[in-house]
Amino acid sequence: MPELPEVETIRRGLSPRLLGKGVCAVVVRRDDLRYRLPPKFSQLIKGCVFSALERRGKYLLARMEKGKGKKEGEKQKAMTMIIHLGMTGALFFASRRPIGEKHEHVGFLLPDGEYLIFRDPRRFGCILLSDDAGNHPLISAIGIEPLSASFNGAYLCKQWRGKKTAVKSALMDGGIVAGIGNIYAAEALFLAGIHPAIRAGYLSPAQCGKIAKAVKAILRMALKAGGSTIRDYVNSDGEAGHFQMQWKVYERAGMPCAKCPAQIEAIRQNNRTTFYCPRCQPSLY
DNA sequence: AGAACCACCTGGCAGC
DNA sequence: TGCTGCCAGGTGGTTC
Repeated sequence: MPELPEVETIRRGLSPRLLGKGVCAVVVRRDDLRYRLPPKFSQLIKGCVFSALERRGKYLLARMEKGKGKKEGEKQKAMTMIIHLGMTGALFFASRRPIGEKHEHVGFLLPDGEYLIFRDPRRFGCILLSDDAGNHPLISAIGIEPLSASFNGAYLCKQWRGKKTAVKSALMDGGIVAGIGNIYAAEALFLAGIHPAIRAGYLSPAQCGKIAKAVKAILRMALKAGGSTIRDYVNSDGEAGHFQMQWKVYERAGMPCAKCPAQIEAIRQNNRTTFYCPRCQPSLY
């Protein structure tokens, strides 16, 4: 599910209601997520205060500080919860009810009696703990943020030099650029007018520039719409996103292109469906 | 070394 | 109605 715009929407929704609050109790109903929850997870988190909530790619990084040190000079223990939502994960507040509905695996009880709930039907998501999240192998391997200034055509050109992979797969390579998944890769390539099957290494600097610009534009539009909802995705208040209303190619196979009379087509690339307009995104051949 | 493939897991839907 | 097969927002590990 959640690509960068969805995760960032969740982060923005959680932050004002979470930061500065302590965890009164932790309820774990299932610990076998993509990775098993750390041992003693509940004890480690209970009593911690959420002091920062950041995002790297599709990961949420929740900085947790142990409550005020009881003993003078005692080292303040701090750690980071590394949260990934996988395909179907959600992180939201449940007011006036405890955790307990289907696929709600972890709940954090907050001082006001509200639960922050991690729900994930497919359990492709995970919650990990790290004392040094920046150097955690899952985090340190993430490429640059697509909305940062350093993400531009020159960067893509350099990263993609010699690459034979299709540009659409290359855009989804999180080690190069973070947070772009199947939906936004397809939408960005449509906006850039680039066929998804063109080998990344064949693209000209101008084409790489177009793609970088399109990626930023698509992500900004999606953020404004609160992300895309297919089935499961909801923000921290349990509400759906709206960007699916603005999809130009994704899940639109057989439908007319928004810009020309052609029909949107679907192909398989690396076992994922890719949608594109054969006329607006001409292949090289 | 790089690229393609598979597994992980559940639910929903189409087709028989 | 119920079974089977396929598909779905991701990505780390395996295989080629």
